[in-house]
Amino acid sequence: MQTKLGGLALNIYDTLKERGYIAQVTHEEEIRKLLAEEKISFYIGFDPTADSLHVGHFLGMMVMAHMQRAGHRPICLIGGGTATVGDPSGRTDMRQMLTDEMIEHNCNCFKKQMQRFIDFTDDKALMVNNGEWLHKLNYINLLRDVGPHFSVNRMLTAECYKQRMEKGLTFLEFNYMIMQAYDFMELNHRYNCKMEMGGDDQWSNIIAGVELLRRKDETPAFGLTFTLLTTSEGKKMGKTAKGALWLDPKKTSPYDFYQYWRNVSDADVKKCLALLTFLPMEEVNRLGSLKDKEINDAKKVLAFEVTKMVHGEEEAIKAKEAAEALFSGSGVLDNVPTIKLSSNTIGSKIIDILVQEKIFASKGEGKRLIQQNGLSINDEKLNDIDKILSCEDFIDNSCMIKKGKKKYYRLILQ
RNA sequence: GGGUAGGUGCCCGAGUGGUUAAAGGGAACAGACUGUAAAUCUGUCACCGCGAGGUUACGAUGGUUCGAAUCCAUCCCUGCCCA
Repeated sequence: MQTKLGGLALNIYDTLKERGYIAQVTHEEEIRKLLAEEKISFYIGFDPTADSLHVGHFLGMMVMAHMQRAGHRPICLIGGGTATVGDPSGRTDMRQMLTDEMIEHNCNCFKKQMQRFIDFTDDKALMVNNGEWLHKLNYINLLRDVGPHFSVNRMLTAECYKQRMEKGLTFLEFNYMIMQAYDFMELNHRYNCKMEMGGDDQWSNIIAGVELLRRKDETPAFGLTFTLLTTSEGKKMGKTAKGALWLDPKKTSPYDFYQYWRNVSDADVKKCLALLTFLPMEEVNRLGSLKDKEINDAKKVLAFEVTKMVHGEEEAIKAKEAAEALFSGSGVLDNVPTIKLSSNTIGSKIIDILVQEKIFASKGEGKRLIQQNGLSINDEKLNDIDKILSCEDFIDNSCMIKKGKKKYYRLILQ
């Protein structure tokens, strides 16, 4: 897709750049030219370390989606082979090693989620597992083939290893870069893949592959990294109290997902809109420049758009309605996070019920929260720790619990 | 393999026989203020108990002691130096 702007056709490279995706590139002008003149295959690697993708992956998928729309072919490389090794980039501890069964299970989960964003029909995008070739590698052959093209001295100066020099780096992890470079070479041979993309933390690994292809095969190869999704404070985005912000609705509900984006800081709204939605840049700029209260509108758009992409329009509308009902006090409460209680819980202490329903991690935490005025029932602050849940707390069979400032739960009797 | 420094709560990090559930910082959570923002201020921050108090915890396992994160032994792991 050539985005029109002021009548001029924008190169996809410029689009990516304009939206703020690009962090580093190996050969800027050549890449720009290549992407304009040729439909290429490119790849992004995904490590199947969990059974769901999270927002970090989502950014990569946005890049792939943009590229695919522009006619290029994404290859999702699942690191089934590399996952058994562990990537040292930016890590302080070694990644746990996974069994083959776990990896396969995770791969299947990934593909299901990716299909929402990437069109895999007619080989318009590929998904391959590097276990296919890495498992078969022969040590001697590998050494002879690629060994001469890597300088250990150089590898050690790579940023990703520098940090590891202090904490310790095992040979196993050290090889990650070589395997990743090998992947690029393999994909180049198999699918004429010309470019590797990845998060900016992958820069070292990516240039390793680019250089390997250029040295060994004298094939032009390119690398590009995209901005890491960080907050204006430099922290990784997509972290919640419960851990990562997952794309799997079973792990992170669409409502919680929506709320996450509804609550990003002012400073991050524009960046998120540009990176995580397909809204035209004029709109992104307009929304991003709203000030004070107004920027809440931009956050609503962001939350809705991202939720829509990940969970579908229906779920996005439900999440939006639930949020409006809770925070603006209008509309139906049907889609608010709901907890069903059996009627024999009437007569138990509220605190015990909430601990049982995992709303409080422990009784101590619940008690503290109540003592600090952090719990409301039907909009009334609860200050009695021993309060017993009674029928009178239910209005139309529903009892609203508010934990802290903005976490709501609706109790329903069954 | 030899020498040496270490392994403390979500993270960093103090602590070297009792007054230590363990200083300090960060993160997180709650309250006030707000715009479902940020910043700021206040409070909380192992688990159970209303409380007194109890239970578990300082790499692992044993031991010394009235009493151990702190001492001893063995083991595991990591950094650095030497081979």
